[in-house]
Amino acid sequence: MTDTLGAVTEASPDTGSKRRQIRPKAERRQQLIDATIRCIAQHGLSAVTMQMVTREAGLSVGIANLHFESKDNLLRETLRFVAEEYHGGQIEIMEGEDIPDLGKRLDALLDFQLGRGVTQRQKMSVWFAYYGEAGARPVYQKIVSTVDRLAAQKLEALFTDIIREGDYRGVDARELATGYSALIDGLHLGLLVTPRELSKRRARTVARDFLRRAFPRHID
Amino acid sequence: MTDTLGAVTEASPDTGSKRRQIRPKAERRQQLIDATIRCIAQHGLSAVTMQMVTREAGLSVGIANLHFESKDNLLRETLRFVAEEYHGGQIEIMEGEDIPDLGKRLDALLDFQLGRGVTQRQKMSVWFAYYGEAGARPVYQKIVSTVDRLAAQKLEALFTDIIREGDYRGVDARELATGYSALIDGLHLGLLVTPRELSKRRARTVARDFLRRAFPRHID
DNA sequence: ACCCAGAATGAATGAATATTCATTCTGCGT
DNA sequence: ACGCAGAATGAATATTCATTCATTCTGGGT
Repeated sequence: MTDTLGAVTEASPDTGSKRRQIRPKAERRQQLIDATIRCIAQHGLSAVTMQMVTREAGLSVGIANLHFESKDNLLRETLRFVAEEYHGGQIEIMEGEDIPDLGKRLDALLDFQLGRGVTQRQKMSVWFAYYGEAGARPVYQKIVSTVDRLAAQKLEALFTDIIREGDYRGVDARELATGYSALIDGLHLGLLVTPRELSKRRARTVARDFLRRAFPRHID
Repeated sequence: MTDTLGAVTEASPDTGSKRRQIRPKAERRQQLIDATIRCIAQHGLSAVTMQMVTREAGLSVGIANLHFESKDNLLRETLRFVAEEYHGGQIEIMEGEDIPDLGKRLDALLDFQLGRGVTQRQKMSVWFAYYGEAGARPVYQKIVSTVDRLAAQKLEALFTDIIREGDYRGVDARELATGYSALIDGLHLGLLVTPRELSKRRARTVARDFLRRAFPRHID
C-alpha cells in the first residue's frame, strides 16, 4: 500500500501498438477501474460513458461488459476501490506499530490525508462525485460507510491512546475523532471546489492547529 | 429570507386539476427549480431527466425549454438558487445587528447551519451533487466560489470582532474561519452519507465544541 | 363579447448510449 | 506445429433522452 497511490495518475500508455493483447481478468479489471477514475475526474460522474472509459483504457467497448457485467457495476467497483485505498491507507498508518511516537503518528496521518497522493484532483473528484450521488443511492452509502466505520474506530482508538498518554482532561476521544474527520473532509472539499481560496499548505495548517488545540503536548 | 427555507420540502401540489393554467414566467421558473431540487435529492443528479422534472412540477415537457433554454441552464440556475439561499441565510445572520451579543450570534449561525432548514436531506443532496461535478465543471465552481467568498469574509469579520471582544491570544481569525467552514461542510457530508453514525445532535455538539475551544468566554 | 399576446402542450425527431453477440484472434499446452 | 479455450473486438440493436415546434388554450384588455 506504499507505492500504489499515484498509479492512476499516469496517462494511459496508449502505445500505438494495435495488436490485440490477452491479459488475465484481474489485470483488465484494474485497468478499467483506473480509466474510470480518470474519466470521472476529467468529465464528471454524470458525463462518463462506457465508450469514454474503454477508449481511455485503450480497449474496445465490449470489454467493459465482459469483465464487469454492467456500467452500474463498473462504477460500484470503482467506488469500492477508491474507498478502500483511502481508508486502507489511513488505517495502516493509525495501526502503525512502526511509528511508536504517537505525535509523529498523527503527523503521518495528516500527511497522508492532505498530502500528494490523496489531494490530487483526480482522487478528490471521484470521492465527491460519489458522495454527491450517495443521497440517492443506498449502494454507495453502504460501500462508503462500511470502510468509514472501521477508520473511525481506529482514529478513536488512536485519540484515546493520546489522551491517556498526554493526560488531557475534558476531551472526548469519540467526539474529537468525529470533528477531525469532518474537518479533513471539509478541507478536501475546499481544495476541490475553491482551490483559489484554499491552498494545500493552508489546509495543512488548519488541520494541524485543530490537533494542536486538542493535544498541545503532542503536536509541534 | 426567513420563511423561504423549507419551501421546497412540500410535495408537489398536484391537485387533480388538469386545466391549463397560465402563470408569470418568474413563478414557473421557481416551480421548476423546486422540482429539480426534489428530483436531484431523490434520484441523484446524474439520473435527473427533463421528463422527471416537469412531471414532478406537474407541467408538460416542453415548458422547461421554454423558461430555461436548456437542461444545462436549468441545472445551473438550480445550483445558483441553492447556493444563494444557503449563503444568503448565513450572511444575514452574521451581519445581524439584531443580535448584538456576539456569542448569541454565533449560536444562531450554528443553528442555521445545522438546523432543520439546511440539514434536510434534500438540500444536502443537491449541495453535494454539484460539488461532485464541480471538479469537472468550471461553471459550477464559479457559482459556488462567488457566494462562498462573501460568506467567508463575513465569517472572518465576525471572528475578528469576537477575538477583539474576548481578547483571545494566538488565534488567527482567517484561519479559524477556514477551519470552521470546513468543519461544517464535513459534518453535512457525514449527515448525508453516514446518517447512522452521525446524528444531527452530535454534529451540533461537535461544531459547538470547536467554537468553545476557540472562544471559551463566548460559548456556553 | 371578443381578441390576441404569449403561455403551455406533447407528439415527433434525432442524437447519444448501454448492451449484445457473432466473429476474430492469442498464446498456452501438447 | 497445431488446436483450442477463452479473451477481445466492434458493428448492430434497442432504448432513453433533450430539444423542437405546430398547435391549442387563457385571461386581461377593450
